[in-house]
Amino acid sequence: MRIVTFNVNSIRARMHLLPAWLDRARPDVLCLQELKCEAADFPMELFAQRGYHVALQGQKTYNGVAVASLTPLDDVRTGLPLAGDAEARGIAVRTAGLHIVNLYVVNGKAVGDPKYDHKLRWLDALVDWVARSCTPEEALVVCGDFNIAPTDDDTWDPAAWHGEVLCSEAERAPFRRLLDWGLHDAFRALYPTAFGRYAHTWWDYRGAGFPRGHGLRIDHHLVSASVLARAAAVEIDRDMRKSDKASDHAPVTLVLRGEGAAGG
DNA sequence: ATGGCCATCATGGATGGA
Repeated sequence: MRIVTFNVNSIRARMHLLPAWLDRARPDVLCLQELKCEAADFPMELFAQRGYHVALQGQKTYNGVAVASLTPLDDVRTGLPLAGDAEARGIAVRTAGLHIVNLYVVNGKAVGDPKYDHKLRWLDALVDWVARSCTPEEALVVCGDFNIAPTDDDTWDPAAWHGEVLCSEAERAPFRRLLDWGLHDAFRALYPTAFGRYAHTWWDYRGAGFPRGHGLRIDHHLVSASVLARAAAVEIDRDMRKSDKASDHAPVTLVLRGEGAAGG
C-alpha cells in the first residue's frame, strides 16, 4: 500500500494537477498540508468520486491539513499538538490498520525570529503529544512537512545551510527525540547513502531552484519498527514538481508490503 | 551586495513560505 505526504501549497491552486495525479499515484492514504482554505472550500468531490474518506482541519489563507484514505477513518483528532491552537497544523486518524499523524510543522522564518521561537515551542508540544497519544509498539506513521532537514547533507548546500532555520540544532533536537522515542526516518533507513537532488522533497521557486537542484529533504515519514519492517520504498515524485504551476514540494510516497491493493 | 518566486487577500502591496 502507498502512503503519500504532499504539501500542496494551496489545494485550490493545484486543482489543474490533482485529478490526473490522483489517478496515476493512487495513494491508499494521502496526507495533505497547506490546504490554505476553510473546510467549506475543500474540493471534497475530487476525493469522494475516487472512493476516498476524508478528514480535515481547514483554515483561511494559511495552513490546513487533510487525510484521505480508501479505507474508513476512525478516531479523527484535529488541532494537534497544541490544544486549542487556532493553527491547523496537525491531524491524526486510524485507517488501514495504521495510526497516521499528518503534520505541517511551523516554518520558523529565521533563527531568532519570534516565529522560530514559536516553532520550537510547537515542536516541544508535538514530542509531548506523540509520547502521550501514541506508542512505538503500534503501526504508527508520523508524516508530513516537518520543515526540518535532519542533517546539513539533506540540503543542496550544506555549508550555506549550516545553522540556518530548518537546519539548526534546536530544531533537530526534537526531531531526534522522536527517533529516540522509537520512530525511524523511513527514507534514511532505506537509503542510508542517498543525498543530493534525488533525495530532496522541496525546491525553491526562486532562481530556477528545481532545475538547479536547490532543494531540501524536509518532508518525511517517521515510522514505528513494525511499519519499517514492511517498508519497500520511499518514492519522491519529481515529475509532479516539474509540472506547470506546481507546488514547491513534491509528493513523497512510502510503499508498504501487505494490507493494501498495491501491496507486495 | 541583493534578491531572484508563488499564493492569499484584494485590487496594492503586505505577509508567509523555506
